[in-house]
Amino acid sequence: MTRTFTIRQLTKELSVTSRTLRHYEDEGLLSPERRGQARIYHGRDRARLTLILRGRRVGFSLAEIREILDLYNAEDQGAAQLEYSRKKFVERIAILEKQKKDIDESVAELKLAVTRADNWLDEHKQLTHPQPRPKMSGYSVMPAGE
Amino acid sequence: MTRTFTIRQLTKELSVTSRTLRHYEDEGLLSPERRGQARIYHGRDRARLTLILRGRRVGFSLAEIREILDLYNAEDQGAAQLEYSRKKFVERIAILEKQKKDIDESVAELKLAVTRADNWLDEHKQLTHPQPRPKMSGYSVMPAGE
DNA sequence: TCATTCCTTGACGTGAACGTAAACGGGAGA
DNA sequence: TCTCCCGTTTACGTTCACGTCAAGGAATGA
Repeated sequence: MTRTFTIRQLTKELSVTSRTLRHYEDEGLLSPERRGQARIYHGRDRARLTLILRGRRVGFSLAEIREILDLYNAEDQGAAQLEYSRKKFVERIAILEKQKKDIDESVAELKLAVTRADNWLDEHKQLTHPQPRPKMSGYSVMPAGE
Repeated sequence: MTRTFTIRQLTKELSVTSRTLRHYEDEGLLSPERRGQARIYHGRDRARLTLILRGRRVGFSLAEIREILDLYNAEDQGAAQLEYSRKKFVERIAILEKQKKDIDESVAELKLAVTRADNWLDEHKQLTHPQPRPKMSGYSVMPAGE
């Protein structure tokens, strides 16, 4: 069950443009098989692509993503290389954890704003909006300690 | 105790360049007081700036950050505007939560890679590295279940 | 007074990540 | 055979977030 994909299939499935896929190929992030000129993407290409897209969503540059992928697919290298990879991975993890903290703080701030908006709207409701707004669930004020 | 800051102070404190601060001003994200030509940043400018920088770290564009800040500092507007702001905030929260999931998945993957590296290194240790690597704490394999 | 330092306003440059034609090939169906 | 449709390469264009001069003003210390 070694499925293959055309470029069009992948673009639709993962909501990217073909230009983007070719760009990633130019950057060395993908290297699909060629049937003549046409690209044939295999399961592992698709897997790599989802990793790339997720990396992009969490704010990595293509260069960073490429580095990670390169380190990832280099289990055949010596102990020195592997130790280096390990170090890089740990660094990345630290960066991501920091980013999570930033996100938590942003979320806390936004939830606070939502709560404030709710309070204001409750106070000043002059029956402008007879429909009850969906009661906020989980938007309690939690001081962003630390 | 209404402290003020010169541009240089802020750049050092928050590790940004003056060009960046002026750029944010051009983009309408900051509007420090002017003493003659010179900029004088107040506490609220500093606060806005930290919000901007955090927004940047979590991947927002300057346009998105500006929108949020604009909605934020608009409690004086009518109920309609406030409801709109609330909606936007809730949307942003959803985006951030999604991003957190992406980060969690990336972290899980990286931790897995670290563990695999550790295992490989333990297996193949030919006394190439007599020093024991710091034992991984918290890098257990946790299936990235949904 | 002079040099240094910090600040200012332009304004052009840059790197990343694609977008957007333009021009061509190849197979499939009418 | 003709026309779509999908795919390809080449190459210039664009947006964002600043970087990097250039040229000048104001204050400060020697």
